[in-house]
Amino acid sequence: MDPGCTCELCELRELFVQNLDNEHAEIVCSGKVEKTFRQGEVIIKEGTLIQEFTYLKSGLVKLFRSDPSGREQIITIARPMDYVSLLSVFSDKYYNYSVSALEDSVTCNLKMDDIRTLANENGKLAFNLLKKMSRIADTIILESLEIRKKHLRGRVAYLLIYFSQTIFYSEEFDLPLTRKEMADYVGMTTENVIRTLSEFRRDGILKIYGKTIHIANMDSLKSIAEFG
Amino acid sequence: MDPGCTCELCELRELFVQNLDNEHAEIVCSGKVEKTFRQGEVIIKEGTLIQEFTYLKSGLVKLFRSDPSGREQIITIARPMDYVSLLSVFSDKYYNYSVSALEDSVTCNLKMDDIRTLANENGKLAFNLLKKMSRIADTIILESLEIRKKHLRGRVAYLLIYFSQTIFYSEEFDLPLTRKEMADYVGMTTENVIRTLSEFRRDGILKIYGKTIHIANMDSLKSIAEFG
DNA sequence: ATCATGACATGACAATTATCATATCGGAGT
DNA sequence: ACTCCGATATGATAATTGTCATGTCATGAT
Repeated sequence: MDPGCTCELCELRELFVQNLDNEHAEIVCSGKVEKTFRQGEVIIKEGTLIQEFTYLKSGLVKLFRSDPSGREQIITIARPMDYVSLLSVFSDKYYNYSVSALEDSVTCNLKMDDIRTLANENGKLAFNLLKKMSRIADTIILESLEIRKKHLRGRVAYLLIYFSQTIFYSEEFDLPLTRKEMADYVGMTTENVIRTLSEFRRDGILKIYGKTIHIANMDSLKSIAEFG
Repeated sequence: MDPGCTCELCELRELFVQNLDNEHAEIVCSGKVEKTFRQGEVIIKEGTLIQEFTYLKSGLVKLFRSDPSGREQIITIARPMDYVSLLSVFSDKYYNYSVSALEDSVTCNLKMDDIRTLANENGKLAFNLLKKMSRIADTIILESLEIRKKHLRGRVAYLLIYFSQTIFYSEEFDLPLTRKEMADYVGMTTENVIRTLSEFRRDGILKIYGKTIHIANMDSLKSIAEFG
């Protein structure tokens, strides 16, 4: 059942290995490569040929696009158990976006050709991929609509709540993004992100120690994210 | 090869029927229902149980979400050959969005359970669905980023070019959206959409006869969309 | 230790966009 | 034909957001 893959905690195992017979699992496992990235390193570069199916084992990454004028737009932040290879991989030849490590990260890379071949032969595998992709695309799109309809204060509040509740499970955490990256994520200016954080601090909603954020009044923050 | 499905020009045929043997194709075809909608009618309602896989045969529809305050956000516009059932269908129980007809439209509806079952058994079918979904999700996300980074004039220009080149293949066309819907699509105010259109008219870029738009200077419009 | 650099921070001001008020136009229904 | 109503249209004004200038702070390189 597990010829070569020794990654016990990896969701890939659940997804792929259990859906494959030994022979096919062996194909996937033998082509598997693990890669380690330090914070800030580029994992995937926009415009590059898609050859691998990349999965995040540990760490935290951002997906983003950069336009000619140099400005970055962050599409989403991915944790382990989210696919990194998502947009485009099954429909395009080249990546439409870049990925870089916000924290030290480890990826597991499978050969895209293997995945394509196997998915074509194995409905269960393909269907599982389909479900995953459906959920992820859904999340990104709805999140983007959610952010778009908020004002600046609401956007920053939304982001802080997201980190607190979805990423770090704590009301105190170290921001994995710079103020500029936060701005790139929610579509506003660096200065305005900073100003908004300062406001929240003045209002007693946050305590800020550099990159460390403590949410002192989660209820206020939530009501600002909701509408304010 | 084609037991019950007589829809010769339907892409569903290509996608489903050719990937299925007679027995399975019969399952899909026998459960098939065609529905007709008049302009303005609701095709899918947000929050509703997902039971059908809905495909647009002819017409034009909008996908949108409405927030509690009543404001609509348009996610995208779908033509025939695009899936209408896209977001959520393979990952959720209930629709996260609504769909309504911008023009008189015809949909082809298959039973979601059939699709699920078949996709699970048939890798080729599932993989085709995967590719389709990957492309569509990709398009929506990139389009949304594209719009977000533009100013009002750029957004309106973008939308007009989109209609001209992607939907109607003509420099003169009838807007399928009201000014308010255009605003909901690109995230701005109705008044500002109108104002911007008027500006374009004053600058000789457009001729406007109610809902009929004639793009008199496509080059200017493109450069405004690019940056302006 | 000093310097350079980039992130963080704040204020003043300019540009962009939304809101409100008001008016006209055109089509649906009687 | 008349009336009503929503869509279109425009201006004045307010609110929001971006830009520019400037300064501090922390950090790593020399």
